[in-house]
Amino acid sequence: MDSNCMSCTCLHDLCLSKVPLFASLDHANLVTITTQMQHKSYRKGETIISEGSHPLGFTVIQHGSAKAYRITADGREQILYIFPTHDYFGARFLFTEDAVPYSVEALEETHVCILSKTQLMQLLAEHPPVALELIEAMAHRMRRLELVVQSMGGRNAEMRIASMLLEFMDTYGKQTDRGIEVTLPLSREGLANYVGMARETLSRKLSQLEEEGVIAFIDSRQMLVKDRGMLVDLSVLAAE
Amino acid sequence: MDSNCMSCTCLHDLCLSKVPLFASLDHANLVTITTQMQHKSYRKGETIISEGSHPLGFTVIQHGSAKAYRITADGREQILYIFPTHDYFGARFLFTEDAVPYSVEALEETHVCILSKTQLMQLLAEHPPVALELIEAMAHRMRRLELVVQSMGGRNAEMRIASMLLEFMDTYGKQTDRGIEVTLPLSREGLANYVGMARETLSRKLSQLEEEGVIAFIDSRQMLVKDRGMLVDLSVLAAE
DNA sequence: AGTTTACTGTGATTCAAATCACATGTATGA
DNA sequence: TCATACATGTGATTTGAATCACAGTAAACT
Repeated sequence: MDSNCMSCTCLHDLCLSKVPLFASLDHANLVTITTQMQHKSYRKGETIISEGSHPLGFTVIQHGSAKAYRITADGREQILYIFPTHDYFGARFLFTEDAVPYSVEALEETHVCILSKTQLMQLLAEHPPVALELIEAMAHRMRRLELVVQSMGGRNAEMRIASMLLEFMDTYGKQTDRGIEVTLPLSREGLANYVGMARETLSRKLSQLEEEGVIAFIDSRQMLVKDRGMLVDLSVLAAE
Repeated sequence: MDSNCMSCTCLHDLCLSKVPLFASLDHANLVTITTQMQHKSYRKGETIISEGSHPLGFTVIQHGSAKAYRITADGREQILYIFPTHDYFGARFLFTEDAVPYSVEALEETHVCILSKTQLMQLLAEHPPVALELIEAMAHRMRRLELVVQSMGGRNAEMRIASMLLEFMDTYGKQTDRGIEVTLPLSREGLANYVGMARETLSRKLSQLEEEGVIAFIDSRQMLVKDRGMLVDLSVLAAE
């Protein structure tokens, strides 16, 4: 299970300094906050928070990654967010309901740092610039959700997939000599649950995109984007 | 077209006092801000902001209502938000991009009050409680977007419709002697564009729900919810 | 009031994606 | 190293929703 790790590298590395949200804080403040935080580790597949439970608090992913998902009435797993290293979650539902609206599960060995609700509120009250940063961060997350709603409202599977690939390209893409290389954060099953379609359909459409020369796979998790323009045209970003 | 209306009732009514976001401000501050704001009127069907244009600023709906939508590549209109009276929009995209990501159109005769980006920023910096209120408001909007993503990810049309009806019930529902009466904010075509499906499918499913005794229509815009529990079971909120 | 225009319901048909079924491939762990 | 479970691709079939087509109805305009 999860365990407190006071001997972890959080303080030494000052993990929070890599989180844009806290960019406006000076070193002394960061140290203070880091010591206040609770630190936990999870193995791949372990649950960080369960839907319906009491919120842990504002949680920063110091190392590793996680997915936020919900099991729907028809038994499907709908993935809402992927949180990469240095991303965070929990701010949103500290401000709304008591119960956590979705589960979060570690996708790999993952270390998190948790700030309690009271501590976060105090931080926001004492450091107004952090509140503005949080607003900006939430604005970006809303922007993404709005795009997802648009792509999910679309009729064809191709649009959803193209939009997803563009999103992952922005988050995980690296420019290499062979083109933009993207490490997909999820299995095919996971990708399908992210865009809300059957695994088989996703698989077929990805093969199709590869045949058309839009993308190329190095292996099942490593992808090259050959024709970004075509992806944009297929995606929800395309103008009418 | 739109026109400035300095003679409108904004100052007298102090429209902003009805907006929860500004609950923490005292009367004097509200008056100051109201005078700073730009006031405009739109007739039904008129565009308040166009996708791709420069943001107007933080916009409060003093009277009337509006829809935010985007035309997708396949020519469909995807509705993202419905803004009822005393709701507001524009905070989100003031913090992200330069261009407005969707169009907003008045659904009826509508009066709006606009605060420019600089004015909003100044307000947030000078009145930290307003920033916290804004975070809370954004959290609620994110919560709704997350629910929409979940329902859009679902396979069947019924789930999307049930989720939409519950949402409208919360926003527009009034307890009457005959049950919970809901005035739908959109035509059938609009509802279909809101949940991302064909008008015909929506129409058929609504008739079906009426036959099953879950809802009842007084006229095409007035609806009674007879069995809220059944709607919840059909919706995205249902536990697995 | 009468005409035009937009809105709505319903059947018939088509079609894209889900589901079913299974073979192959790839990790994972005893 | 092998065995077991998990991941992936691909064909065949089914199905739910989109599309097409049209009639009836309500609303808006002159």
